Amino acid sequence: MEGYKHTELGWIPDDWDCLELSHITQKERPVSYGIVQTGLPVKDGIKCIRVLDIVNGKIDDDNLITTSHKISNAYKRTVLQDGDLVMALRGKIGELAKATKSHEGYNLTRGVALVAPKANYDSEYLKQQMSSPLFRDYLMGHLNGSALKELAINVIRKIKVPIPKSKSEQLKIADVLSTWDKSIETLTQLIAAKQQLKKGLMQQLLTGKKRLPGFKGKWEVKKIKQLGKIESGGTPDTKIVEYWDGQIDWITPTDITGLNGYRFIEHTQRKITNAGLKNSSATLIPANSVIICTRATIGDCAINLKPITTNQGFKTIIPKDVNYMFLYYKMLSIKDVMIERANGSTFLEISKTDFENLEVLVPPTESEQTVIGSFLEKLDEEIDLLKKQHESLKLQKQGLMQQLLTGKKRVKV
DNA sequence: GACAATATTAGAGGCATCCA
DNA sequence: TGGATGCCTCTAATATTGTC
Repeated sequence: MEGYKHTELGWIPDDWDCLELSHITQKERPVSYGIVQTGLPVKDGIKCIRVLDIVNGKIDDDNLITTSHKISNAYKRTVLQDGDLVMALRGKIGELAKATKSHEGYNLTRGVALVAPKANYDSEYLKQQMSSPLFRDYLMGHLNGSALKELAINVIRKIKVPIPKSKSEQLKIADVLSTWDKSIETLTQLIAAKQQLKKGLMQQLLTGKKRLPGFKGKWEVKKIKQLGKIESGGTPDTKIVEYWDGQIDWITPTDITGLNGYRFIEHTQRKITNAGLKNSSATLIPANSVIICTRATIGDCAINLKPITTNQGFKTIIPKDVNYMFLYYKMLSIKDVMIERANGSTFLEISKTDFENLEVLVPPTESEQTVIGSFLEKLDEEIDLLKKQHESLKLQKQGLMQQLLTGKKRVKV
């Protein structure tokens, strides 16, 4: 390949280097982890950064703790300066953030490492390089520890990084990738704003405070049991293998939390057989019912797209003269009420009696319910679309990283 | 329907050992 | 001998069904 040379990281441009991280970082401030022992906060002490303070590529300044400082060489060399990178060695392993001027003088705790680039290496380029899937895969393949998975500092120091000799090329690559980051961040904020808007509209539309055009008449107070047939679920005997791994989907709270707010459920992790269904309290629920978690993660809901069963942590409403989409949003909106009514010492659970006697306000006509349900569903569809775009942008950025950070695709400087 | 625990994960603390 | 660091321990938070 003309213009390229072969290194242990593969082919890189002739005017790039393949360097150990220890050669990219300052000699007097080598890659090291913090030794600050947090203990009780010290008034007017030194602020220090823990793993949990590294959030979404930034240092979260809100909950930083303060501690007294030790005067030692180890302490001194992890005192933060503008442009330094900090990386989690435990927990969110590999999570990175760039320190700004406001973090100067802060220190690090035991689970966080300092990466301080030399003047001729750009820290934003290095941050992008260290966030790349290749880099992360390498880290995950080199974890130490048994009780607690952790990165050894020497592993990080010895990682080889492809880097342009020209700082302006580093800056340009970092600039291109940061632009993508900004687009992703903008979309994240847009999704959050849309979700907030939906929350506000739900409060208004589902209580009758705001009416959609063309609807009148007083909303009625109804008990949940008046809105449909309430079914409970059950677990077939787990010791009898014939009851399991059949064709019938069987919902547990994990399946619902795994939907991440998506409305519909079609497949579940665990399945039961006809014999399992017959010999347990599980019941087969018809499609388009509203399934509500009444235990542990109380109030989480979903609509089943096909006949399905649940364990006993759910109550299902098979709607009668009520629009199922309206009912779904209505149930979501009373999550807090359900939690309030729940009992239990180890974890909360709302009983069937309490659940079916909960009172809710409903519009007088099914057509108004349908319009409200469709309106909110449309909002959710818009959010779904934004989430898809968000995922797609992230994938595109990963592809670009692969090209730009290996020199396969060059930028014009 | 009422009631009870456990597994997993994340992260802070700190001991033991190595080495300059 | 004291600083550096690897790694173990402990705690807190979180997530989950199963049994009587």
